[in-house]
Amino acid sequence: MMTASGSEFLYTPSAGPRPPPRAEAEGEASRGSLPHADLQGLAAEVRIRAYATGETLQRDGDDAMHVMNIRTGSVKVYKQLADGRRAVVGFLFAGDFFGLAALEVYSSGVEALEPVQAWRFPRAVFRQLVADRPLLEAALLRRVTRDLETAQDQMLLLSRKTAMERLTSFILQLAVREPEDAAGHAQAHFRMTRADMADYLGLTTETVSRCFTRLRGSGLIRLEHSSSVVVLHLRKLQEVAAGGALISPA
Amino acid sequence: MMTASGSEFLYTPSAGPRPPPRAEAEGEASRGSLPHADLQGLAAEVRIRAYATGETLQRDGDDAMHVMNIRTGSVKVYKQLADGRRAVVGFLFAGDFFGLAALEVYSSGVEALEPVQAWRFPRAVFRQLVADRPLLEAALLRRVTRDLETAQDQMLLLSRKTAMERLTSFILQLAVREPEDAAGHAQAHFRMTRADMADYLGLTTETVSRCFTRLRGSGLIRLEHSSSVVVLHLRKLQEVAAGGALISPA
DNA sequence: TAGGCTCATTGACCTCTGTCAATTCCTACG
DNA sequence: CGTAGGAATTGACAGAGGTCAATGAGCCTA
Repeated sequence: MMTASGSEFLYTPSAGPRPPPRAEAEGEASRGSLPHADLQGLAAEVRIRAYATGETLQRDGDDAMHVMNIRTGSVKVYKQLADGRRAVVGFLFAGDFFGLAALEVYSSGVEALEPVQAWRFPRAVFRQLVADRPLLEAALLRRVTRDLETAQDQMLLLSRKTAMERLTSFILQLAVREPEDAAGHAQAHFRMTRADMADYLGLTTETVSRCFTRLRGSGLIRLEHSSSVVVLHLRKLQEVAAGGALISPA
Repeated sequence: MMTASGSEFLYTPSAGPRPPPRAEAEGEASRGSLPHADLQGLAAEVRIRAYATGETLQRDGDDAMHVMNIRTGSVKVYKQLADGRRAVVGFLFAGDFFGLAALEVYSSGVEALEPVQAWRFPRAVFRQLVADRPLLEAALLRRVTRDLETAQDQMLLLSRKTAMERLTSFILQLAVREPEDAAGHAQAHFRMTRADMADYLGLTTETVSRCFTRLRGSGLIRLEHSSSVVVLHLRKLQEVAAGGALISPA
């Protein structure tokens, strides 16, 4: 079965804007449609593994031996061309799966953005577990379908949005995952570098940096550290992300 | 269930390069992992509908009432921003599904590129059909997973490839779906306009046109009509697509 | 506290691709 | 067969974002 080409994982970008824009107790609970009982069953079958920041969880080109599920932490999923040009195709968080390849070989790499704990299922075991659990299979189908939709949104972003629109869209994607700060402002914490953001948005680190500077200069955001922003003007930022507002170049 | 955001369909870009690069009897047979018996069961439950070239099969923003399966012909799936900027997120062919939304509303439009015949399942009916057929559900999961992988390849293309690399990648995507010509050359027939190609590749019609001209000038392809190319130098074209070769600007 | 990193920011310049504007080419239709 | 209108091609020009390079800001270790 499974022929060739393409990348490999089942579980992808969860950074997509989700409508209940408030943080829940646990990432998984909010985003997961996986029946809890089924997850328990799965947990009994696997060992948990820990990875340090920067460590590789899956290497592009390796045999697709395992399906993994992130318990804590976050990772980036990336693809690259022979000459090193790179694209981050998604960031994954607690509850997300990856490694469910359509092929025999992974076609993307996965790397920890921070300390990560993950379940690791041998491929055949995972397949059997899913086959035995109709509810789990249906839930997986829904999640992959949603991931596909998220990927299509990203294709629109990469095809047609300006640098400013891309960055503001990204900030908003992250902000909906997090609780407001004490002052009631949306906020986002970046676990990845400017280079990773650039690779996710189809830009360069310099352009990402310049866009941050312009957003700050316009008073739409405040940069706490380089890895943390507070959204000061949510409505305006949403307009920018949608292509309905410009930010002065100065 | 199903919260919000994202686009909507289960069945997507089948234009992705597949390794057995030869055409089979029927598109569906080659690409489909849907058990034939199950498809028969489905067919009994639906009516077939015909659409003319340019006709809309699914409108962005409409209630997600149906899941559809293409029997003959081809369609484009697209998304757009408020100001009209547009991205084609995939082209679909015989055997492909679309309309399986994660949400209550379609977030992309689908339009016929040529006369199309399609099955139309009411959403609830399709859900039940799938729930009753484990093999079908598993097959759907595989297909959506593969579509997600294809989407990720496209994200790399849109993020990091040059205009020449994008167009050559696209030509090769189509060529693997079609049989060689009498002389043993790979070939591709375009059912879509230059504008649709541009929207799929994140370019403009002018840039697409200029790239065609350069490829022709370099002797890598021959343009029969504007809607049909013969690949004269497959290996070289593959190098260009992978980013490993340049084409003289002249 | 002082290096020595890596990462982020800023500046100057350039280029690829987009924009605007003609033609030219097809195809359908009368 | 001629013509109308969309589609494709080509040209001239401009600009958003990339490239190259320097500087600055954190952060870890000694």
